[in-house]
Amino acid sequence: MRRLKTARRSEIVGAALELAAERGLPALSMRCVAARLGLTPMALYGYFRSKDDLLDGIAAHLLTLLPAPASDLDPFTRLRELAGGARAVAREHPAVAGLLFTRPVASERSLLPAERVYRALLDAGVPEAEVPRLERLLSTFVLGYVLSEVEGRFAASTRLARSRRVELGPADLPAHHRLGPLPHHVDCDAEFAEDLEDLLTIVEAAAK
Amino acid sequence: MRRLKTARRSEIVGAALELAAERGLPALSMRCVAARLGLTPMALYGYFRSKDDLLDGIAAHLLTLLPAPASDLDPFTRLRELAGGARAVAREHPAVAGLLFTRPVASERSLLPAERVYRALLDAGVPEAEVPRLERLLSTFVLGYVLSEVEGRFAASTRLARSRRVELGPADLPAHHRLGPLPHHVDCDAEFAEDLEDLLTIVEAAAK
DNA sequence: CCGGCGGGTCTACGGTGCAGACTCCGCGGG
DNA sequence: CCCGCGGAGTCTGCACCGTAGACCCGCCGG
Repeated sequence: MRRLKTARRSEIVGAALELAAERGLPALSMRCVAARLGLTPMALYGYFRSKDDLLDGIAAHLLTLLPAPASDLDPFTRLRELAGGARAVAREHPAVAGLLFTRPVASERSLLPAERVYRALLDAGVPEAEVPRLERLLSTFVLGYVLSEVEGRFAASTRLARSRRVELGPADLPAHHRLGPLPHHVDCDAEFAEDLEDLLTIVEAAAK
Repeated sequence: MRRLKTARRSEIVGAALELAAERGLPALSMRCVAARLGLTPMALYGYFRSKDDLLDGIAAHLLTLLPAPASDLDPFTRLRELAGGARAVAREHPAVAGLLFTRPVASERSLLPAERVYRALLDAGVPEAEVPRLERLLSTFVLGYVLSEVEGRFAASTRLARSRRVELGPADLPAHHRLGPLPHHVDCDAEFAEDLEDLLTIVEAAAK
């Protein structure tokens, strides 16, 4: 089988998304995806060359869920919408969000989200030479932020900082001590918006 | 075995780092780590509760490799050093860099890197209320950037953008087309430095 | 002497991704 | 009408995985 079938690809990706949401990405296996569809594991190999290929397919699917802001909007509004949309997608599919980092874009369609950011930056007046770098800066931050959020990186460090420290005392962590107890939960909504505004000042400065 | 042994923990982590570097993180197994040390797989379970526990140990080890800039340096210099150090660590251990995102800090020692950033921000004059947010902003960007770099996210998208596009023409990607062909390789050294300077303007602004 | 304990071992179970060879069915052309 | 063929799906089997549970041995304090 050189050429892959396409008919049921999206159906398979959908089943994989469900399973990952229910039992976690590590528990996702070809066997259980197949079982959910009433197929044998080997049937999937007509649609995807390997498990890795299926994971790529999931990542590509996530990219198609990103919003495409109307092009008559203010470019900064569009950037905010793109960032918020990316965050929303990751929060809807937390189990597979990590794939966006680890499975570098495979299909040409994956260029579309970057294209939208390019357009917004150009429309904002950013010089052409700076556009690709700022796109990478913004997408990297957004990706990193939402991944930290869904993987619990922020939550883990605040929990740790609040816990009774046995190994390290205030003398070892003077700044932590001086800042006092952190709030239980970081308000990710507000913080994301604030961070984004700060980053948009960079864009503004580049646009002069 | 309730309490874990500690004597050979770092030796085991070292072997795991070697294996991951040679054959990739997905190929890392308890069996092959044990084999490298001339042990049976089950011997490792005296030192780590599970494979996940071992991966946490690897992530924690990476954190210990981060630099601790001399505290009499200019706070911005310290931030640059911390960021560059993190990038250096990730580039030295590309196969396991992803663990920094997916294995949220486990031990108290993991607070030390954040502590250094806190101190630099405070010394720079950032108000206390803003320090934790800016620390998260900076660390998230740095982590995201180096992960994108070592996982090939940047390289993949530029390669894709340069390739003969069959599915999408210039009409679908006007901004890509207008920006013309990208360079073959992003100069990550220069770009990282530039991005960092841009982010430090945010810190500067917060310090007023 | 002896009991525990830290080090390491062996066996076994249920799971994994996937190669290779196979069966079945619908359909278009001679 | 039959034939062949290609797509869809199946079956078997292999090599490997994480790890539970039982075990063995040498040292060391009482």
